[in-house]
Amino acid sequence: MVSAAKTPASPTPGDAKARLRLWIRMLRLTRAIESELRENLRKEFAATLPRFDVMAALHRFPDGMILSELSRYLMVSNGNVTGIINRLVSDGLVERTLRDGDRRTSVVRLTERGMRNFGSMASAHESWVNEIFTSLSPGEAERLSARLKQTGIYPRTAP
Amino acid sequence: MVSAAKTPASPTPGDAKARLRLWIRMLRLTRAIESELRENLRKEFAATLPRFDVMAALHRFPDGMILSELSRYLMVSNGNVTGIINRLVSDGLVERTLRDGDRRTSVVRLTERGMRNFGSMASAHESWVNEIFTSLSPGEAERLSARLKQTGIYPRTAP
DNA sequence: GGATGAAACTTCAGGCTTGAAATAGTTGCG
DNA sequence: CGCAACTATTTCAAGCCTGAAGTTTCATCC
Repeated sequence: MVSAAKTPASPTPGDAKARLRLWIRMLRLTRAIESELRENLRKEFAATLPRFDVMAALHRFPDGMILSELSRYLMVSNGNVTGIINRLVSDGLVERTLRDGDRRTSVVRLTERGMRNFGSMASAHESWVNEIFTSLSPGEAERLSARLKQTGIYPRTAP
Repeated sequence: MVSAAKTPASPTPGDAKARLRLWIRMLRLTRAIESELRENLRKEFAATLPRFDVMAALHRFPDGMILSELSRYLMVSNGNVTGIINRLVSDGLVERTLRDGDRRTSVVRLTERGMRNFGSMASAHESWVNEIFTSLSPGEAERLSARLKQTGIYPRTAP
């Protein structure tokens, strides 16, 4: 066994365990929250989380994005984005427009209807999240965000 | 309306934004880490994350679990567990045994081969996680875990 | 101009995931 | 006993997701 007592400075197997516990807690918490948000979206808006994510991205970039920007931003594969966008287009929430310069790409953006639709989902979504995290003060939420930033893997928050 | 200026103690729209930012950061970080772990599992063990999760649960309960215990523990649907278990069984990593008392249920557990297989994956997994979180000291990892516990949604860590 | 390679996108197989519906077994109660 | 309610599980359609393979278009270099 490890001399489980007093070697404060050098890395030990116990360090890995502490980090593993953090990861497992984070994963379970994230899944629980995602599951609640998904259920709410489904019941109140007949929407799904991936659709919401795509629409949120397009709302953030009102001039439109090309598909590969979208897939980089959302950290999902190209083929995945194609499918979600196709469904959103056939529901009239997103439109594709050809670009002058480059015939390989098409720009996607929210339609008028897509914007209204997203608007109502977004405010409900914000209040669900606020509800879920009420037991964390806003200050604590900020501090936690900052801590999570220090983790080496930096998913890009902006384009 | 709310006198949007100087009421430091009562909840304001800004509080919701801080919590939303935390949620978005957490979600993106979790996805980035999941994506790296999935890639590693695929490349080094030809395994997937859901299979790993199921095997981890079964490793934790060596006497076996019935499917509904498993799905509660993993926070996924019943139908989902059925499919994953079927694939693990046909790969010889998990076995189903009938129970005496109740003919509705069957107990699943790791086979000998499943245990060896999981053992090697688990230690690699632990070191990947340790690697990802190196920039967080073990103490900080503990503190973060503790903070995340305060969030109202308590996914059960034990049965 | 033509070859070569890179980029954007689509298609596909295989697996994951959910929620709903169907099946089968168990339990409790009058 | 008979049967209603409950529990455990499976099946299914629809959508999500990845990685790999294929198509079309663009850019570059000779």
